[in-house]
Parts: sequence; structure tokens; C-alpha cells
Amino acid sequence: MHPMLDRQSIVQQPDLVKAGIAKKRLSAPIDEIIAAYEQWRVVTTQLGEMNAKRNAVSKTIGALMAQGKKDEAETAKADAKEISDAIPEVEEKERILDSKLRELELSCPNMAHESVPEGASEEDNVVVRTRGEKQSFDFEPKAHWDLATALGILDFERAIKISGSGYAVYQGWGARLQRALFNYMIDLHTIHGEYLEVYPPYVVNTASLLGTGQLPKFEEDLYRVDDDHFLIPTAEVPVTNLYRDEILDVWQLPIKNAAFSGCFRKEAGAAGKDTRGIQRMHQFDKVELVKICLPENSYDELELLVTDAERVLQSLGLHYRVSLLCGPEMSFSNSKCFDLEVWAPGVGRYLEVSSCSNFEAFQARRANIRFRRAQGEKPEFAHVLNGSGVATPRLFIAILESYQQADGSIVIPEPLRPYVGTDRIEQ
RNA sequence: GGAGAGGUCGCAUAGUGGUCUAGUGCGCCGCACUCGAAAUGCGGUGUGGGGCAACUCACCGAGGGUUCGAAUCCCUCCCUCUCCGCCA
Repeated sequence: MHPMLDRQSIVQQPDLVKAGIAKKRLSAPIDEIIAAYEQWRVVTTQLGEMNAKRNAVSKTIGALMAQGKKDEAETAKADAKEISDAIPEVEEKERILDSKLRELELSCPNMAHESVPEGASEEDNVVVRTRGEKQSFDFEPKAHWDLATALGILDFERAIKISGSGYAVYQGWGARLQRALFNYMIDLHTIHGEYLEVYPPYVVNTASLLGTGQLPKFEEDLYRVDDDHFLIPTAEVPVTNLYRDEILDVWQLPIKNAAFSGCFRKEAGAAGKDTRGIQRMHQFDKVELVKICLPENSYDELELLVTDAERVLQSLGLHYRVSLLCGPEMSFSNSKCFDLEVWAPGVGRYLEVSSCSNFEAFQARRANIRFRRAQGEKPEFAHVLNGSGVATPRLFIAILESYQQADGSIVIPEPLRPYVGTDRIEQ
């Protein structure tokens, strides 16, 4: 396991690190880390010296035995035992300091990049561009829950019966539209784009969740399956962790993966707000894009990632905006993040359908994802990025509400028609 | 789920308590030989930590234990393979 932020940076430029974290209005135990590291270094050096001494004496015992010098061997044994007996105590000290240091480091959020705007709340996010036009209606546009119920394509009541709130049953053309969206998006990214399609497991172990930063801090958001297994909250977890503990060849970079998967989130604390219909679900599906790249390219790759996600919305003729999040709106693990929000005329709001983030080396350190520039060179941590391309329930909402007609039918956007198999969903 | 076999430095293998701080082959890098290449020979070739450095420590699936000393012995767990059972 490696430091989550570079130890050298923390020790040498603690103020810079603190400032980067403070921009997110988060705090980190930087001074404690420095102190713990200092202590740990002393003890680890001491332990190394003791081990060296023991190894040396033990080696002479072997030699003495071979020469038949039994008495001398016995004397040496006594010496060695004395040293060996003293080791566990120091070992224990080292172990405690090491786990303390690791705990402190794991609790440390990533720093915000210098290009991230200062701010306090959502209000301070910067809209970098807006694309497409808000649809104009010569009637009052309905919300998706009304549209979908009337069309019989979503069944909320029976979803509650079989599972509870926060789940939906898609049926008929609704199920088909949803399935069409996955296929459409995956094709867009893999056939027309340069991503490799990946279909990951929905259950991952704790090591994977530590790797991408969901654990140890955010366990309350996750569904636990057993001691060591959780349902994935996003395909980001399994897909990023594909490369955990690997040293990649430089020619493999950038790695670009596109993964369809179900996602499972407890959404603890989010109940009640903006949850009507299928805006916020415990189970939803999305296509996730993950990139592993060279550190010097990661911010260019981030821009491209945003563009790749935007292509979904653009090609479907939807109105959306791209926002650069200010510090406090960013998540624990990322350095810079753009949100894509699609306009939903029925609910009258922009809905977040993608967060495209650069994690720099934060996830790579946790998950130990490295690359080598050339043979014989030291491995370096890669930069890791991800973003949805795009999340379905909200995309589904946007399509229903944007393409609704006065009679309650839904016109399917042109590029989606071959996938859905109709140009209109009606009663 | 049951029985058996096994997890060793990129790959393949050796190693069953003390020249193993892991041998050998292949691969890879360098050098030599060559007009050039092949072949051959010689040398090198893991990761992480501490130290200005020389150097040193840890790591043989993971974690414990026995011992002066563990890849090697013991315990627990994980994983792989073969066979059986079950089953999309």
C-alpha cells in the first residue's frame, strides 16, 4: 500500500498540500502525517538494523555447525536469541506506527487542481458551455412519472411491492428503450469511439473499494454482501481495479474502457430531495468510461473524456450544460471534475448524468497502478480518470420529457430508432 | 458443496530448516566475435522501504506460529487445476 498523496510532497510542501485540500473545504491531518512518518522512519531504521544483526549472527551459527564447533555455535545461539527476543517489541511498534500512518493517509482527500474555481457551494460551479436548445412546447410538458405511467412503461407501485422505494420496474417499450440506450451508448464509445468494452462483475472485494477510494470512508453508501464483498456503486470500481497492482507498458496508454453495468447505492441521507420518479434510485444502470494515462496528459484526456460523454447527449439532440465544479462540490478522490447536466423539461431542472473526473495519481497510489516509460526505468504512478457516458435513468427521463408530444406519445430520436425498433412510443 | 494436487524473481522450472541475500532454461538489455546477421561466449536483468552514500531491510499467494535461523515445518484464509456433485 502506498501513500495516497505523495509523501515527499507532504513532507516537503505541506502548505501546498493543505491549500489544495482546503480549496475543497476539507481538512486533512497533514501535520500528524508528517509527525507519524518521522516516528515511523526512526523505528523502521532501528528494526532494519536489528534484523541485520540477527541475520549476521544466525549466518555464523550455520557456519560453525558445519565446522563442528558446537560450543561456539551454542554461544552464538544465545547471543542471537537475545537479539531475536528484542525484535518483536520493535516490530510491534513499527506495525502500530505503520497502520496509524496508513490510516491517516487513507483519510486524506485528494487536492483540488489549480484550475478548480474557488467557491462555497453549487452556486460557484462554473458553467463552461451549454449545448442544444431547450425544447419549446405549445403545451405544458409533463414530468416523466406521469408520461411513463400513462404509457405503461414504468411500474412504480409493483416495484415498491417487490423491493421498496428507490427501485423501478421498466416494462414494454420502457424496458426496450432502456436497453436500446445501453446498446447505443456502448456502440458510440466502442465502434465509433476508441474505448474497449468491458463487462465487469457487480460484486467486488474490499481491496478494490479501497483502491478507488469508496472505502474506508464511505461504507455507509454501499450494499454489503458479506465480510469481504460489496455490490458496486459504479463500474468505475471494478474497471479501474482491473489494473490494480500492475505495471503497464507505456505503449498501452492511454487505456480507455467503456463498461455497462448496474450500480447499487444506498443513497443514505439523500431521501426525499429530488427523488420523484426515477431521478435517484438504489439500483440504476450506466455506461462508465475509465481512462488510465500518462501524468502529463491527464488534463487533456479529461477534456476529451468530457467530449466523449457529451457526444451521447449531443447526438440525441438533448439540451445540456457542462459545469466545472468548484472545490467544495468535488468528491473526496478527484482533482478536477466536470458535471454534465441534461435538461429535463418536465421536472424543469437540469439533471446530472455524468461526472467526469481526473483523479491524477490518487487512485493509482491506492490501487498501485503504475507504468514504465522504458525498460530499466522506475515504475511511475499513472493518472486515472473516469466519467459516465452516460447514466440511464436520467437520460431516460430527458428523452421522455424532451420528446413528449401533446398526445403523450414519445418520439424516438433518429439515431436511437434502429435500437428501439420504433420511431414513436404511444399508448 | 466434496475429494485430491498445487500457488517460487516476465514465462517455465529447481529448491523439504543454515554457501537460497533463491539455482537453471527461455525472454529481454549490454558487450565480445562478425562485413552484417544467426549461432556462440561473457556480464546484466524484480518490487517496495530506510540511508547523502557505501550499504541495508522486507517480500517465494495472504496472515499468524515454531526456531538462533523458514521458500522449506505447523495453523488459518484466499486462489488455481483435476475429478465428483449441483446448476443457469
